[in-house]
Amino acid sequence: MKLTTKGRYAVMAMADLALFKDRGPTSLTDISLRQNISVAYLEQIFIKLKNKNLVKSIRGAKGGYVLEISPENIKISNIIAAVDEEVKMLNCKKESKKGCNNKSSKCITHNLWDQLDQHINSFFEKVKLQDLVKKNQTLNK
Amino acid sequence: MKLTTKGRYAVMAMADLALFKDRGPTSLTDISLRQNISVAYLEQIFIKLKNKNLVKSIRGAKGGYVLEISPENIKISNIIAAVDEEVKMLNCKKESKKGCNNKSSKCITHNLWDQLDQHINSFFEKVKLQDLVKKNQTLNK
DNA sequence: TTAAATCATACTAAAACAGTAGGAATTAAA
DNA sequence: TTTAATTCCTACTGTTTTAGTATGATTTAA
Repeated sequence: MKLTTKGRYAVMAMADLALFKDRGPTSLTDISLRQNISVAYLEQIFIKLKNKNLVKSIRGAKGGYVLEISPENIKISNIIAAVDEEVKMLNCKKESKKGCNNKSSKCITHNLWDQLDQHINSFFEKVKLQDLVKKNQTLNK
Repeated sequence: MKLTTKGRYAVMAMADLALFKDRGPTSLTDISLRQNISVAYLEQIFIKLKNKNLVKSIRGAKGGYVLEISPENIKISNIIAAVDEEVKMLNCKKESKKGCNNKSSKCITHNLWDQLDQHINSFFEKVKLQDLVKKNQTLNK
């Protein structure tokens, strides 16, 4: 599976954006200070988030980023997918003719990894950005 | 999360062992041929499986490995845990005083990763080695 | 005695990870 | 109009992890 700091930071940053969305555009500097992530690294992440239309950028001084979609409509899976390639355990080649391991049939554990993929993905599908923000309302205000 | 070829191969190898358990000790050479994994790599994996008492070794010619526990009592989580360190998404430091990110409180996404950990682990807890073998009874016999 | 097996440890090429670095373009405010 | 704050863009890089190999020793059935 692919779930690295980039995915984690992306979710943190999006949550930060959601928390402070009423104050206008949030700069990466602000997020950097609050979430302890370097601005340069955040830049990389936000380019991807922007490409997937999760955020909108406002350039120049007093600029920053704002959410394109409201927090209750952003799934965590959307965020992860935007920065990491995919959430996928299965390694078996998807060749049309041959099965896993260059054998004729699926490998013994093929279904297992397949189900795990679904299991993890369904978790990320269910949780919305809004869910993270609600839980932290008492903090960070 | 940590789930690499070692974890996957370990599950495959254990499933192989379960499938052929009635034929006496299974050598790594046999597993290697059937599952397409090098013997040298399997050796590394089986040392760990043995240390966790999931398998028992029989040395010398006609030797090999046998399951220490019956397949219906071996959880996939046991196998993964034996070869990979842990199934864990959370990166936040477990320091007693400070929270995540050297901030005073838990990071916004702390609970999310915590829940994901539980979600994945519970999946691996529920599936037994026997479940994999049953599904493949018609193949590989 | 030999061949088949596990046991043990060290080594390594390649890829992924987690960022840095440097500069260009844009824009609000002084 | 200048400056500072910001996004945008692309290349680079040290470190760690991954996914094994390599080598040799030990054990044991035939």
